[in-house]
Amino acid sequence: MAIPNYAAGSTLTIALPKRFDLPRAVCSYGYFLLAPNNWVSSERTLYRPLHGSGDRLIHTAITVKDGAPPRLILRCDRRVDRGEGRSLKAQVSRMLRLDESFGVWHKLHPQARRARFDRMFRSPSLFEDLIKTITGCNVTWPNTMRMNVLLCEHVGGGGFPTPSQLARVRVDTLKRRCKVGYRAERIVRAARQVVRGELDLSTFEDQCKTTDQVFRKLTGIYGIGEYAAANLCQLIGRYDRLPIDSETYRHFRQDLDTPTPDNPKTLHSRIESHYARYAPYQFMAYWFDLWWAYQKRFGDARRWEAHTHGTNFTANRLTQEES
DNA sequence: GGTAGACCTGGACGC
DNA sequence: GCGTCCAGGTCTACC
Repeated sequence: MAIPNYAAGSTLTIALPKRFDLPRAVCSYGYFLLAPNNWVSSERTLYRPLHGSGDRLIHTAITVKDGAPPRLILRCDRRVDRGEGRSLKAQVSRMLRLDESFGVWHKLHPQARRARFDRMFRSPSLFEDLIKTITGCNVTWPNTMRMNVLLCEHVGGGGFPTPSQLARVRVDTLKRRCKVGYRAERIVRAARQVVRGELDLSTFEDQCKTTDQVFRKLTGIYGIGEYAAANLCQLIGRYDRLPIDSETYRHFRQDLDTPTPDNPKTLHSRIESHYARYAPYQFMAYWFDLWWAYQKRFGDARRWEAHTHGTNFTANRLTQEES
């Protein structure tokens, strides 16, 4: 692939909320380590191909230009028109949650306010978050990273595959080329439903619905169970559901030094009541604890990059590092 | 409604 | 080198 020439393309600027911190916003959730995201810590820049008009791929370099006020700079490797520019800005705003307000969260959790922990990284589209969530289930983190690299390489042409690109792939081909295993059926089925209009992902971002309604609807997607639906809830911006999984159990047992009962139901309700005081931001309080514990072990997240730190996040490493 | 078993893959571990 | 287990789960058949 040719090296993108950012000098040849358009430069877009985005106004930033107060106290915005790009490295903290990017390096706040594991998806920043997944392809096609490429965080270069020494440059404090996120490189990431996005989809423009007609799904053409536009390579972008996202950074902050200091000044009064500071602005987000989005350098593109090609010229973009006004409509395309709006679309790119919207995608970047979604990734960095620039439209969300966290005043209530900061009041609930002063330590998080001091640490500037608020805008957790996500994908430019809910579709990408959905597929990334499926690739994260029942698998080690390095394997999730590999699946995303292969999806971008073999299906997305370097970017993250669009619904139509994935809808065209045969399940067996996806399984063989991208090593996603049984997840291939789930990925292709979701993509085809989106393309056919049977699955309208924009309805999940409808703020009129309750989290319970959104959660139930998400579990109706083939391949999305309780954990994945709760994770998608936070990616949609609803933080009052906890995606409890084996990693939560480990964190609760080790990092919080909490004796855990054998019965999963008892454990679930114990974890939920532990974070209940942060409602409706239970997930953020949980993730703050977990992310803090990861950084204690592996150093400042702002210096993590996929090729250097990606393999740290296996249950085996996490368990060993603790002892 | 509760639960056991299957499902892809690859790393870790024991032998 | 090889076999087994299991990982940031989910689905389905069966009871």
